[in-house]
Amino acid sequence: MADRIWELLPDPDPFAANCLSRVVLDHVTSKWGVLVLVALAEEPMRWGQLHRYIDGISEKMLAQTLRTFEADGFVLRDSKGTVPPRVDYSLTPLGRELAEVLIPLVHWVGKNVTRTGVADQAGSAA
Amino acid sequence: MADRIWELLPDPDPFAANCLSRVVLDHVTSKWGVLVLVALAEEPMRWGQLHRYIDGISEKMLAQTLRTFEADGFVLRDSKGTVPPRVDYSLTPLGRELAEVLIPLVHWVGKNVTRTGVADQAGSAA
DNA sequence: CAGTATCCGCCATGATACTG
DNA sequence: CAGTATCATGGCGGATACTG
Repeated sequence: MADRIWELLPDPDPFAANCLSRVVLDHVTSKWGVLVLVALAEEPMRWGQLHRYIDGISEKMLAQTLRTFEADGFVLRDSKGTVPPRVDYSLTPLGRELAEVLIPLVHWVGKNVTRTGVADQAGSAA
Repeated sequence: MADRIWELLPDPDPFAANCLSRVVLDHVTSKWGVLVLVALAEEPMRWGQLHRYIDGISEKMLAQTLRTFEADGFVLRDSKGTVPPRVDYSLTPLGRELAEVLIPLVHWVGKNVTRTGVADQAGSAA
């Protein structure tokens, strides 16, 4: 057993520059990437619902993030083609797998933020 | 049981703007954050070693990322105070907990990058 | 070796206005 | 409602030079 499983694979070593996995990692860790994926993991949502759910995201960034993830195969866009428009967003099976490893991250941060230096600074600043 | 555990907690809901957990999440998902934490989870490293290990990172960004994580309480900086200088970086117990949830993410991406749209585009572009 | 200091480009991000 | 188009900006990130 190698310590680093990616040493066994030529391509997907994220520590090597110009590796494709870096691109995916960049998408996921983009400013709103994690929140969008985790939000959709909780439940499929319409555009407006998602927009309200993720407080602070701009329309442009929501659209951009969703289109990136759609191209990546993580998000499914289902337009009903009605008037007024209704579009549902959900995770693909691939996206659900990804969200599966993202949820523990979000949970951990939420539960442990008070143990971090960020909390100290905010406390002393107040 | 609530679907969203953060609904039970007033502060650490990452879907609310100006939540502290957003700050931590931003640090972790900063351009080099995940790679630095996962690298140090594999083994403690000296500055130069880390610089070579994470291919493509600039000196500025390595320093900046390390200082951020040090302030957050994720990374321990151990300067030997010798000449020539020797500085060892390692994860704190808190940082190790965080890395614990990051490693599955990096592994998943590495293993499944070929199933994503990123791989398709790279394939058709070549 | 392990950084810091400085300069700078540029693109990610955001605000606004508009549309089918 | 669900976006797109356009414009503006600032700060993220990189390159380089320098230092103890």
